Amino acid sequence: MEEQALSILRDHGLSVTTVRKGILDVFLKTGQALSHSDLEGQASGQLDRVTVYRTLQAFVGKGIIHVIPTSDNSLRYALCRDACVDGHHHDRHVHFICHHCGKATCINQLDVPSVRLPRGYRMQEVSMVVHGVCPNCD
Amino acid sequence: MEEQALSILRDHGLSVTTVRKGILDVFLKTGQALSHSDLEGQASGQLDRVTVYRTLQAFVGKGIIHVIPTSDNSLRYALCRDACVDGHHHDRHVHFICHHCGKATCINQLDVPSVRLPRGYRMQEVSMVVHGVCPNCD
DNA sequence: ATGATTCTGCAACTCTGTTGCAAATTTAGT
DNA sequence: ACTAAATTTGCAACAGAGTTGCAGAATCAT
Repeated sequence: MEEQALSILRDHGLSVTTVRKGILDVFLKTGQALSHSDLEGQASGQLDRVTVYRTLQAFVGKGIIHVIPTSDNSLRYALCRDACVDGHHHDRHVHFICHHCGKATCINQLDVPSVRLPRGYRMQEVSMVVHGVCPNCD
Repeated sequence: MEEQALSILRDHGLSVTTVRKGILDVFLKTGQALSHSDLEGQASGQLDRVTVYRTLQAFVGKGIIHVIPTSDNSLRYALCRDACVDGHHHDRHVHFICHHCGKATCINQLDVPSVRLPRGYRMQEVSMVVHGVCPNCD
């Protein structure tokens, strides 16, 4: 686990620090998509809000995590499955958010179906988010 | 235009006020998906922030407008195309957000493709948002 | 080990969104 | 058209989310 976090940081050209390893560990342990405030609470030892913001930004920029927009206006972040090159994310899977427990999950088995946009539109990223009730809460 | 706003309000059982007609007019005129701050600026005469929030909430609740989540953490709102019953939205179309001009558009011609979730997940709402460059900015 | 670079945490600030309340407006009944 | 009840508005005050600048601490490369 510790090792995994370390190599993720190295592989993406980020310097290895306690905070970054800590935050990555939370992602690795929970396997969930987490909000900013989730992280502030869960990571061992109190984290500075500002540092969390900047760390998440760095991770997104390097393609370590991706952003999941939700209709309740609270962004979630989740580990990228495969190698995401800097800036360009290949996370074309569906995301699920449970109305009951609030947990956000990557449905890795389910890719976002491709759509054909009307003439003139150029597509860069797609996101598909399903809201509903998850297996645990049903 | 004026008439249209008025009948929308009546049809959804909301009392008719200057503010509500004004906000609806902006939606009708622009035909775009607007953020909260778009509205604060655009509506004729200065609007109180709080009133705009409450008006949008009321409209969403009554099915007059729907919410579009974006990955830059700013919700957009857009008129519902058809009759949306209270609370239950039938806006299953794809949304597009331009990275260049920032405008959000409903692609009414394009329905969100249906997906089959893994066993145990119960689906309530789906949203599909495409980020890219729109015809005007290309 | 050391200097250069990067990261962290603090303070202070802005922006976003919410709540309570009194005055103004709208609605419905007569 | 008038009035009472209900709803809406705008203000003030607040809570939370997110940003910026900077000095000290940690990390990296040599």
